[in-house]
Amino acid sequence: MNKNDPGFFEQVFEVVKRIPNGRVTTYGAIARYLGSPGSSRMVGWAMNQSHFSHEYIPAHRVVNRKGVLSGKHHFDGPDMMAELLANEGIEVENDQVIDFDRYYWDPIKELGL
DNA sequence: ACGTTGACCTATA
DNA sequence: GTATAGGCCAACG
Repeated sequence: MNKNDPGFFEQVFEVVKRIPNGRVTTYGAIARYLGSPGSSRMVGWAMNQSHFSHEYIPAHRVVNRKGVLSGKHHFDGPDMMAELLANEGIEVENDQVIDFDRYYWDPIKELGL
């Protein structure tokens, strides 16, 4: 219960910060990596707090299972998320990642358990 | 301590 | 294939 107490948020931040450039992952994948496959929604909440975090959290690299930029509206601008992804070479159209399967980065598969 | 919320996911119709 | 409903768990007010 010290100040280093790693809550769900901290764990999510650690994983999100580990996402390579030009790659994207899903909330469920992160939740599953943390051992809570049903806490996919909590990951989204953690992203919400990411704006308050002093660390850089590439939340734009986190999308839903369909590859849709579900949280684009939470960014500074309406299309800020798409711009950031496009800046990393990820093709985004109609608020959806093209070839999402190609850019998909699974923490469990990459980082392992 | 309780009720609501939330950037989701899966299942069923 | 699209639409709707339910579940899920942790943080917030």
